[in-house]
Amino acid sequence: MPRSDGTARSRAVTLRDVAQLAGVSVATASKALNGRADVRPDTRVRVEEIAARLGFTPNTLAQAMLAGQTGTVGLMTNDLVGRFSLPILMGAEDATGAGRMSVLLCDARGDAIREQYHLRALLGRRVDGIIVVGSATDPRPSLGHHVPVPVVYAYAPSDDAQDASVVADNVRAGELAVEHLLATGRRRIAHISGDVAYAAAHDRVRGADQVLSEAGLTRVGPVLFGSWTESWGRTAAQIVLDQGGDVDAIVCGSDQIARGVLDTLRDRGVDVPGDVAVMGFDNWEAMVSGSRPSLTTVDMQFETMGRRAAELLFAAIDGRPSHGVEAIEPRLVVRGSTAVGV
Amino acid sequence: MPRSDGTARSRAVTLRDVAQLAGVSVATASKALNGRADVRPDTRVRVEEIAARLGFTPNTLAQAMLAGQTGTVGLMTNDLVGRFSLPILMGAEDATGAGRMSVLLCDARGDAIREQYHLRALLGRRVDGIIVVGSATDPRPSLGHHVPVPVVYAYAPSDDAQDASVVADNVRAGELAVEHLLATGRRRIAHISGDVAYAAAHDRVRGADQVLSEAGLTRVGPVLFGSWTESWGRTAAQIVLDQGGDVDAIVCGSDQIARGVLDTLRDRGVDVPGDVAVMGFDNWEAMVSGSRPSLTTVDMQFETMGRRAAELLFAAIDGRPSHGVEAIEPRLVVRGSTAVGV
DNA sequence: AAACTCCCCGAAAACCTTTTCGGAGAACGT
DNA sequence: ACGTTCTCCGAAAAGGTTTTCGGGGAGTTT
Repeated sequence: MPRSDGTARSRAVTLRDVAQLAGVSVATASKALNGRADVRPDTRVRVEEIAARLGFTPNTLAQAMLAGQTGTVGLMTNDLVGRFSLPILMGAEDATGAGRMSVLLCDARGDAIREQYHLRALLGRRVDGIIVVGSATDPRPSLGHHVPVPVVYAYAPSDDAQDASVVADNVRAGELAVEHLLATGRRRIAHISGDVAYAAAHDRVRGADQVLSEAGLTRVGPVLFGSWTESWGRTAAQIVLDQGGDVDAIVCGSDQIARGVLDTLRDRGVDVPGDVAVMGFDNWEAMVSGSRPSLTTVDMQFETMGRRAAELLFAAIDGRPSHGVEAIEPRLVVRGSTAVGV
Repeated sequence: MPRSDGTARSRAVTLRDVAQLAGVSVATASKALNGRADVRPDTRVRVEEIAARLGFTPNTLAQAMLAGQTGTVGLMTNDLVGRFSLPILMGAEDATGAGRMSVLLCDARGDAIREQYHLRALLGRRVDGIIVVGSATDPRPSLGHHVPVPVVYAYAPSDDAQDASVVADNVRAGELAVEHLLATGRRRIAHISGDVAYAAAHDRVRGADQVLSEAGLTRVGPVLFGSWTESWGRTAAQIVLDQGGDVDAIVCGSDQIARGVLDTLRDRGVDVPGDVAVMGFDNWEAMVSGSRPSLTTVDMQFETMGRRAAELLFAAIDGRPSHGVEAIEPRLVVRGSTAVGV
């Protein structure tokens, strides 16, 4: 097989090649390269030199067959295009990379058939474990217990309580948002949410309302559900203003919605944060930093989620499995849209 | 090792297990399952049934060691967080998934040391080929010719002409933008670009200016370089308006910049697209669909780029290597910000 | 009945590495 | 000189699968 430089692509250099050239057996070569005892110093350096010269790279596959561990984990996502899979994937890649694990990536695109197909592919490659990243925060069907390796679910929890899942704490995120608004002196708070079909939307509302009622307050007007778009944010903000409730803060279901809300407020001559404070969720860099004013938001810590999922997976591989759902603590990020005097 | 359901995690079921239970040799079992000849029909179904019952999954690693092909490609990215790696990765994943290839993902984060480390890891796993996704459109150092498997570079071309690279055609994108503006009757066109350090910015300017001069026109004012942000777009638009050049169209270096430009035009009471047409590049969904009006842009076809890179890699693996840089044709996406009468 | 053909199956090698165990040779003590 | 202890190295097996080749048995022909 020709190489890009025109020379024939030779098969990969093997330990046998090294041993032969060094005039020793493969066993000795192996011991020399792995720092085992029972090798004379000069023999060791000779082998090492030849290995380096030949560019010898041990065949991980062969090692894996011996060890019964491949040092590989499967990462099955269902929504690569979405904004959420990526940071999770980064966190997981980060955690695995540090521990000399490799990541086999596959995207099922929310299709159960494809998921089954990829699952078999991963198992065929003898992955040591699998992380499944869902496409929404709603529980998703478990892969089942017949899977012979540990599985950790991220973002979307498994519907089986025996499985281990890592999710975003949307209730807590809602709490953080309202706690912050109250702390900055807001009292008349409206809530513009996203798609009514998403559990995340309801969880955030629940957390927000909870803190409100603990403070002896009630939300201004009903929660407005729509879609996760700027356009909906603009429309909903008009509704809020037109119902004339004398609002001094608006919690928005996402940064995108918040952007739309800011647009309408600006058009109507409402000062942010002077007259009304606005908050989003997600801490989507491009959204929050580009807005006028910059947007206070709650970061759901997806990267931490991915790292945590990887940690739980490693623990399970190591014989210490976990069960149930673990929530990641979100983080408040204060910017101009709520900061009085900025 | 305990399983999530409490039972001991047994080692994976092997072909020998199947053969034993079926009362045949492993050789026969292999032939039966792989549809080879020389197996009596009833023997074949018996083996198949037992394999299914045991949930037998052939060990791809063992197969790979025989075949010398692992059916795995490495995908080395340098900027997972960026917007560009992801669609490329999707396209590549898409292309490989269809051909029963698996993707080993690793992120070098632009660090040469980490890149070297991951390269060794990939080679140790005997990947059949590697796709390297750069973090900018500027040429990047080649992995070198000592790599024993084919390599294809995506987004950022290799600095070695012998390597195969797939890149975005930013010059053509600039041409498309101005061609469209001219076709819709614009004549006085300004250009607000992004970070002056990026080759992509200059390429787009070159394409745009080229078409302008072919039409006997010249750009209005100098190209304004700044950063790839909305904030810069707002600032630059003020500059353009203040220099009073009677502009009827603004080409923006990215969708984000275009968003900022739209903001300023709106503040100044300039009608888009009535008075001034605005265009961006990238077709970043969240940016173009949320803007008022929706944003005409040029899609760089990153997903196609990823797919194409995978195709070239497969061809190279197959003994048909390619050399040099291949550019992906961008695609004009017309929306409200340039559409007269919308 | 002997020879031949055909169908099915199993033994063994190959892929590459690691580990165990035993053996060869040298150095040492008596 | 002989036995003992070390030091260093190699043979072999293991891991799971595929492929080749040879052999055994049954059926068919002369």
